Amino acid sequence: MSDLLVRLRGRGWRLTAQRRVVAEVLDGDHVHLTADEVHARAVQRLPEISRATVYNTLGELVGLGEVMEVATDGRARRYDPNAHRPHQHLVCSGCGTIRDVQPAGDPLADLPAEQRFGFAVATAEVTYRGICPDCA
Amino acid sequence: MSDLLVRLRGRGWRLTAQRRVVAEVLDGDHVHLTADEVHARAVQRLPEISRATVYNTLGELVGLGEVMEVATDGRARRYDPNAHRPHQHLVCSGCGTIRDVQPAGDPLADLPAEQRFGFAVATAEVTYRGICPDCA
DNA sequence: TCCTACGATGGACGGATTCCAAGTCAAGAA
DNA sequence: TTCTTGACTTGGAATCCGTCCATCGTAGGA
Repeated sequence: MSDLLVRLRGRGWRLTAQRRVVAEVLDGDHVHLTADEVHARAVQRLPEISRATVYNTLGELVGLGEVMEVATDGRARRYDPNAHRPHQHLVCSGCGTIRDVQPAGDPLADLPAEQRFGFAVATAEVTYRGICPDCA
Repeated sequence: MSDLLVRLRGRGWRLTAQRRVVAEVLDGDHVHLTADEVHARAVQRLPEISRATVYNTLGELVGLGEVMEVATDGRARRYDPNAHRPHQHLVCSGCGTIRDVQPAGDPLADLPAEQRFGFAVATAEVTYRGICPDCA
């Protein structure tokens, strides 16, 4: 994730302790934290960091394409640092665990022209739902 | 949608003016209203109807499988009366308009076994995003 | 027509997110 | 190194979405 900080600086980001901590917290695979969870972990490293800053930073990272927003339920949004490799999500209906998955083929290709209603279609997000081994 | 009311009565539903109005408001194709929008339209026909009743009724319709809940963004849930024909959604990134679409093939089939992590996968929801003709 | 259990009401509540005015500080200039 | 300034952070208020609850009303069977 240190590449990220370098990349952000290259884009004119002011490198603050708060932003560094948020970026560190989001490091890893299959990470899908809510803003509150990011804040809770950030506070461990930087006790004064405010929730507003966490929201601001997450929003900026999303705007820059460095982090994906995931809305798998009607509740809190989750943030996924795995934004550079295309992937979809598999969600457990029991416990809510999320895994990154890579389906075969391109879901975009499955939408025929006559089903596009003149839209310029850019992306396809797939959410698979099922029961995970722990909940079964 | 009159079938719906008949069906619901068959399931032991008490048929109140409020429930009838909510069902009427949800009639049509490509309808994806938020609970608040449903309430606003219901009030036109039945001024005393409360938000709580709209939420209750929508929740019941979802539980009965007569209406689908759609979460295309991290904001308000939307309610889709087209629950009996399987379909996916195409969302305009500009104005938020939603169309029901039917991709070719079954998205579930695209998830290979080794990408299922032991989950019993049951459903796949696809959200296509792009720019609609009006916003282009 | 009467009863009563189910449904409706609206106001309080709670979680998630955004907004805002005031204070702070990273980083380039001197 | 110090200065300067505009970008960043802060915390609390505000907003939006949804749920809960005690009370009142009524659909539909007896």
